[in-house]
Amino acid sequence: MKDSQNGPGTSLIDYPRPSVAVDTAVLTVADGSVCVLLVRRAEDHQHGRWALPGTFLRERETLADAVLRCLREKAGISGRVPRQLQVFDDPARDDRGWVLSVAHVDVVPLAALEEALASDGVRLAFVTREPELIAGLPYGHADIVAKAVAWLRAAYAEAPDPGELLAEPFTLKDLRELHETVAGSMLMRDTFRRFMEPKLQGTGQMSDGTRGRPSRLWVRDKS
Amino acid sequence: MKDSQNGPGTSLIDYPRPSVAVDTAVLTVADGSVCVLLVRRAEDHQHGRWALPGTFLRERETLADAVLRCLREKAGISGRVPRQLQVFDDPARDDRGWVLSVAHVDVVPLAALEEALASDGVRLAFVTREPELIAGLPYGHADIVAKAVAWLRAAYAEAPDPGELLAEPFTLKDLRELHETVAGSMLMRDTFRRFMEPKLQGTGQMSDGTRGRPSRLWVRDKS
DNA sequence: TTGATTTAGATCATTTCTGCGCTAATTGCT
DNA sequence: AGCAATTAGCGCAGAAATGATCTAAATCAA
Repeated sequence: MKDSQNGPGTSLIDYPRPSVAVDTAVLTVADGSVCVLLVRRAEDHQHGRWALPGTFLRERETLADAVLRCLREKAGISGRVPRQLQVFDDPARDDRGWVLSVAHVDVVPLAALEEALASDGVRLAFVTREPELIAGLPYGHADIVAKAVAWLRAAYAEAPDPGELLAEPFTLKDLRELHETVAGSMLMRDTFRRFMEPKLQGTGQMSDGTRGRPSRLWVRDKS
Repeated sequence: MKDSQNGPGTSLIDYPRPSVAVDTAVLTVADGSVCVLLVRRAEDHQHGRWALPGTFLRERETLADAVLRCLREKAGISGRVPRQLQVFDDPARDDRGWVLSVAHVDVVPLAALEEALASDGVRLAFVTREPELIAGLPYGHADIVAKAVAWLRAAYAEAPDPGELLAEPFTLKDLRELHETVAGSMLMRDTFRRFMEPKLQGTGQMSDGTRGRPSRLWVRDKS
């Protein structure tokens, strides 16, 4: 790859360089709905508005590291596995200059967010129940949320709780309700069971203390 | 998104910035195999080696524009619809400095490459038949090729010839042979027909001059 | 204690899908 | 002209998946 005509011995790369930012949609499930984490902007630019947590890349920092640092610094949470979604490159996207933003998604269980949510600089937004809030986010963050949710749906259609939102062990009913929340629609009980059971690892245990007949308990397949 | 503590009135963004490059895997089908376009590096760095065409981003240029410019300048071809695959951010990936590379894929029919292939600075590599050539590409380009081919396979499993490789009109047999090449395996004739027919638009015409019984001719659905 | 309610897990009939095989239509060879 | 080879398109039987039904096992309310 790389440039066209650089003089002999050119080791530094003297081309114009964009600022590179990472923006992250932290998704979780709360109250039977998919939620995204927002932070109130502490910076001068768009000060006080709710937005996705984001930061500029530091020297030689990898994108995943920048995402995790940003979540720690701006939201006070510890990220899990940031995944790239897309690079947004609209030159007019940010009026401060030429900025490329690499959108990411990360899935974090609600329990790991509770502490951070005590701060009034951090909140959750219900993705489907608060469409106007999401649509009003600055910097085209609404597109990122949409991409993130689409990614989440695709991931949950493939495997049992790939975001590790459920505490182990769990019943197939727990798992199905989570997947229904993510999918936004009812899932057929038998079809779901037939698809997921072979992808799970059974513990010998049964649920109890719950209403109705006890159910087998499962954990995500570690293999 | 964006930085943490910038002084009042800061409109320029004074953080360290990486060089940003785009690298593109131009895929096509030739000789019944999936191929990727390589160019001989004209630059000092890795001079003369085969590599994917790539370039550094110019001021305020979008990624797609950079890809199309790069294909025009380095390979002498006109790209179609560049799609982002992934950002490669390994700090040690390029020994010239801190470089982020945004990998892209574009699908171009062989006919649109023939002219460029006359040059000895441009060639095709058979993705499956020349594994050692692909594996030996510099800058981790082998990973990009792998991602590009995976993307191509996924796209061709969903829709009839999404890369628009076939000249219209075509028969279902033409289409199936193309999809078999991309998939790298035989596809069941009837299953393929049942899946693709509703996604195609029929012309009233029939193929003729060909061996065997004439077949209906189709075009990709424009709706 | 007893019956209503809830949920789990298995069985079963029905629908849907898959892949084989038959017939039709054409070219090319003798 | 006639036969072999090739390909298209459709019908059909077997396979697989689906969604409903039935029974079992527990809690909760009276």
